[in-house]
Amino acid sequence: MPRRILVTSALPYANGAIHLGHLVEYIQTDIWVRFQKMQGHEVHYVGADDTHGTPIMLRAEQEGITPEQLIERVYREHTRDFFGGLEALAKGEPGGFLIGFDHYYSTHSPENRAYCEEIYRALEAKGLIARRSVEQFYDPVKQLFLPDRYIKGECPKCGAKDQYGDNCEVCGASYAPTELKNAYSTVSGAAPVRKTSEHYFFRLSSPECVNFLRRWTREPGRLQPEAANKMQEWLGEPGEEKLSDWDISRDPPYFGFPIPGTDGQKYFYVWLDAPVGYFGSFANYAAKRGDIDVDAFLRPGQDTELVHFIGKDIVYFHALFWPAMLEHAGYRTPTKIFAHGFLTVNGEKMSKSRGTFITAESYLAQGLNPEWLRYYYAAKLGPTMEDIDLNLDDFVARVNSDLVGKFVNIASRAAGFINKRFDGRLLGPDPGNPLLPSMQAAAADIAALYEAREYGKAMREIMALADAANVFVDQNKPWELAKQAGMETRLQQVCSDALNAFRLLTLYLKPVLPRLAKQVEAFLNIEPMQWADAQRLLPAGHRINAYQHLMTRIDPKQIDALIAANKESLQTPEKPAAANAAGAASAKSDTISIDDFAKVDLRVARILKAEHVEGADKLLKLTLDVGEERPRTVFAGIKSAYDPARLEGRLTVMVANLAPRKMKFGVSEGMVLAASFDGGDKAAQKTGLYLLSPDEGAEPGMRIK
RNA sequence: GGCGAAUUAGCUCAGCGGUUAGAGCAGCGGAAUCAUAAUCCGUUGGUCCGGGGUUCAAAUCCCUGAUUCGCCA
Repeated sequence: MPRRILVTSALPYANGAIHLGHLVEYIQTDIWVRFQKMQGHEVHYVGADDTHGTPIMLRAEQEGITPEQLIERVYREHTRDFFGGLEALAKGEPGGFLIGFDHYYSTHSPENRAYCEEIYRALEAKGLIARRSVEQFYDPVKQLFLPDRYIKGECPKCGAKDQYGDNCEVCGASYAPTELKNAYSTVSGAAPVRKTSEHYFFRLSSPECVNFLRRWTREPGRLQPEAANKMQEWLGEPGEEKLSDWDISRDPPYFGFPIPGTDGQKYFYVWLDAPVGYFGSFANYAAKRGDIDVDAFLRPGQDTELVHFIGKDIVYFHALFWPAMLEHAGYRTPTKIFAHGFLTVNGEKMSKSRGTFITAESYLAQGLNPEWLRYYYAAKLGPTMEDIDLNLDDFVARVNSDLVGKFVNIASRAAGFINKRFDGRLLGPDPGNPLLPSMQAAAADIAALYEAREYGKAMREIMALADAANVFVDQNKPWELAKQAGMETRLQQVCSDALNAFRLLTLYLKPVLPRLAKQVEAFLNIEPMQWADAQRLLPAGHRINAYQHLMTRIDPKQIDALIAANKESLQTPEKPAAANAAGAASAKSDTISIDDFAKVDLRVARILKAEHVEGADKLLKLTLDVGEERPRTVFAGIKSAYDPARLEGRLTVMVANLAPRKMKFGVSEGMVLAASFDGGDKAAQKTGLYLLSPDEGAEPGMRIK
C-alpha cells in the first residue's frame, strides 16, 4: 500500500532573502520527499511565503510600496531561489536549488483566510477563546502598538545607548522593556507610551489543551526525543501549570486577516495564520489539480500522514499551539514533526562582516552548482536537532573527492571504452562478479537511512559502494585489457559492470542530486529511475549515449569570490546581489578617455548623520565625513530605499568635486552614488536603489580611481 | 542565575559499558596512467576537554570544573 503523505517545510518570512541557513531545511525536506516519491508513495510537498505582520507592513512603508507589492516581489525572489521561478517550473526545467515543491503559495490567500476563520470559530464555539486587557507599548506618532523589537533605549544598568528591550549588549544585563531609560520607537523615534487594549487569547492553559498536549507530545514518533523533552519542560509536571494562554490578536493597523466578529478592530497574529498557510497552500494546489481529496489529508481518522519539517527555533509553535488548535477545531494533528538545527559557517554563526551570511542568490550568481551544496548538506545531516557546520574548506574537499573523484569518475572510466570499442553496447552483468549483487543488496539499508533522515550515514554508505566500484575497475584494469588481443569481451564485460555500478550509485544519490540523475538517465538511455529499479540491471545489448562531463570540481577561488560578494552586500543585507540584472538591463554609454574619468573626484565617505527632510518626498539629508576638516552636507534622493537610522556610520562613495547646488532645503555639496534601473521599465523600477560601499578597510577621504 | 546539549586524529564526523578507539578528507611513501572530472595499495597521526569516582572493564555511567551553544527567567 503506498503511503499518502502531505509534507511541508516551514514558511519563510516575506521580508528577506533566502540564505544558506534556510536551505538546510528545504534541502532536507526535498531529499526526503524525492526519496518517498521514488518509493512510489503519494506525496504532496507544499510551501508558501509567510506574509503577514508588523515587520512586513513597516518594511513596505519604508520602501514606499504596499505590503501586497512587497510580498509579491519577495515571492518572485523566493521562488527563483527555490526552483528557478514559476516560469522555469512551467517549462519543466527547475533551477535554483532544485527544491521540488509541488506547490508554492502565500499565506495572503483566500483559502488561508477561510481556514483561519473556520478554525477560530470552532475554537470560540468550544469556549477556548478568551478576551482580556493587555497593556503594551504604543507609538503615539505612528499610532501603532509596538512589538518589543521596535523599542530601544538606554540600558538601566550601564546606560549604554540604543539597546533592545530584553538585554544589554554592552554589559549583558537583562531587564524588561519597561525598564529602559529614554525609550524610543525605532519606527518614528517618538517616546512610546503605555496603552491598554483588549486582546484575544487561545486558552492553551485550559485543561482540555494541557491534557491533550501531555498525551500528544509523548506519543511515539511524533517528536524527536530532544524535542519531546523540551516539551516536557514547557508543559511542566502534571499539576504544575506552566503553559499560559496564547495571545492571537493584534490591533490595526496590521497586515493580516481580520478576526471574524470584531468589525475589523482585531487581526489574527501572524503566527496564527502562518501554519494554517500549509493548509491554504494545499487546498489551492488540490483545487488546481482537481484529483485530490483535501479532507483525506486534513481531517482526522484517515490513513494519510501530515509531516512538518521545521527549524528547532519554532518547535514551540508547531508542537504546542498548532496541534492544540487543530485538535480542538476538528482537524487532524501532525503525524510527525522533524526539527533540524541551525547552520554555522566555518564553525561560527553566519556573519555579514565575515561574508558568511551567504544568500541563495549570490551562491548561484557566482556560478556555484546547487548540487554541491545539496550533497554537502546531505553528508552532514542527521535526524537530530543539532546544528550543522558548513566548513568551506571541507566543503570543497568533500564534494571534489566524493562526487567528482569517486562517483562521477566511474562513468568516465568506463564510458570511453564502451562507446569507442563497442558502439555503446553493453553486456549483461557478469554472474561471477559479486560487486553488483552486493551493491543491490544495500538498497534496503540505504532506504532505511533516508526514511530515518540519516542522510549523513546514507552518503557514507553510498560512498563506500563507490569505493568498491573503483577498486573493481582498478583490479580488472580495462586499460590493459584494451591492449591485449582476444580480451575484447572481457573489456566490454568489465566496463558494462562498471556502468551498472554507476547506475546504482546514481539511483541511490537521486534524491540528493536530482539534476545530475536526470543527466545520467539521458546518458545511460534509461527511464527515470525508481527505488525498486535497484533490483534490476542494464540488460545485454543495451545501448548508452555518448558520455559528457557530469560535474566539475569546485575551485576554491569560487568560494573566495562568494565570500567577497557577500561581504560587499554588508551594508544592504536586505537586497544583496541584485546588481547583475540591472547591469544587463540598461545599454552601455559611449566610451570616455581616462582623462575624462579623472575629472570626477570620487571619495570614500562616512555617513555621520542621516535625517529625514521635512517636506521632502524623496530626500534624505546626509552629513558626510570625507576626511576634510568640515563634514559635507549632501541631499540624496534615496529616502524610498533607506531608513536613515541604518545609514549612520556606514561608508559609501561620493562625488566630491560636483558643483554645489542650492536646493529648496539647503545647499548640497556633492552626491552619493547608488545603483538603480534606468527609467522607462516600470516593472524594474520597483526593485529600488542600491547605495555603493567600499570594501572593509577603506577610510573616509580616500580617492577612488 | 536555572535547565539542557556539545567537547574524540590537522579538518568534518562515527562510535555511546566489552578485543590494541574508527571512517572520509588532508599529510607521507609507493603503484598505476582508462579517467586532466582522477584512482588503487600502504602509512604517520589521538593524555577520546581537565579532575575525581563506580566497575573485572569507561570515550561510553556518576560527580565536579572549563569552554561553546541553546532554552527559560
